[in-house]
Amino acid sequence: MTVSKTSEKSSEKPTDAAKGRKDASEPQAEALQLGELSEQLGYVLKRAQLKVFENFLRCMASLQLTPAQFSVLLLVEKNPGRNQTEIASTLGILRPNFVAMLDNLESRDLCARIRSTNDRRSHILVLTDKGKAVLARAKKLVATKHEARLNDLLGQANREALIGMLAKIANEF
Amino acid sequence: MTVSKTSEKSSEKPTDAAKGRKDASEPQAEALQLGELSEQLGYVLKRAQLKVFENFLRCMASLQLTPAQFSVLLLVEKNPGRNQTEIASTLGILRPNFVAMLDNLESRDLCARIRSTNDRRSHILVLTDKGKAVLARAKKLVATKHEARLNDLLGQANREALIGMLAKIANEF
DNA sequence: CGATATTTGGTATGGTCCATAACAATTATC
DNA sequence: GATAATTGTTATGGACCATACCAAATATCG
Repeated sequence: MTVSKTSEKSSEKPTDAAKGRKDASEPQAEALQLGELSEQLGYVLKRAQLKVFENFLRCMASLQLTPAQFSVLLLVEKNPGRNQTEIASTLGILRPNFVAMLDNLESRDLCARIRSTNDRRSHILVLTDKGKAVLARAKKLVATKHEARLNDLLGQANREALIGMLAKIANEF
Repeated sequence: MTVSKTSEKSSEKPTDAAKGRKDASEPQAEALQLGELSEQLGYVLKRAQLKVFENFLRCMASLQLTPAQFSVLLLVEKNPGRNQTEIASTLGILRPNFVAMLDNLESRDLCARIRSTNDRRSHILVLTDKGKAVLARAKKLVATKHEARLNDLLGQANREALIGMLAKIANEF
């Protein structure tokens, strides 16, 4: 379904509307017809997902947390004492790709790898104090600036219904 | 929110269930708690989107069409006589990235670039006969094998409500 | 016990998608 | 007619995803 994060630089300069040239012949380049595309589940899903991620990044700009990083911090906080493989796999991240991600979080002192005493192969993941503090602030930002927007847009009931349907798709489709 | 297309190779071998070792001590490694993650809009949106795309690709395996390619064919069919820039931008594709995509579709004889006589810079996009035929078959596959699954899962009314809400997010978020 | 298989974290690597800069040809602007 | 803007294109780099492979540690089982 395509749909990239194009910066939406439309309407930069008054190309036609302001300059009354060729008045009636070419109004404003006639927008294309989306047609059946606007009914395609995948298309609208992807577009919505991009917008949501975009907004998420803006809300978290002060904390410099991506959606993926936020989800890792959330999961580590909720499941202390787990190792990299467990955290990564439940998030759908492949272990090799999880390494650089953790390197990043660890270098920023948000979480730490601790060699397990039971199984000296595995690294137990823990949030640092700074990590906990940052996550707490992140949660507030997400709740007030991000998720709150859904309520404004859809209303509480619809918001919950939407999340529920998406979860159902994610699990049973 | 992470969430990749991991091949879900779970339950490959009967690691624990079959071999009755350490019976009650370690049941089955206790699944992690998702916690607030399952309420995060971005997380559930991304997971759903991946599942939908995955299913889309399976349904279209016989035609070898990706979601992006399908959307291009749909849009070209609905808007004949448009050039690359117009088609690409309405789909959120940057012009440079659209070139290789069109090269692919054109090499498969699904669509064609035609030099415009009005503006000899631009390429008018058209579906070939084969392209029209493939698109027609693609539409049927999507309708019967892909979109129909949503009705089975959510019901007609919920399906429409979902699409509507996603469209609203895509446009107004 | 000891040989073999499995698991864990990690590296290397390639693919795909997305984004920016730059360019030639053509057209628009003034 | 000189300058600016547009179109398709190439080149290129980044982010993300996926696979193969490796060493260390552990599990398995003869």
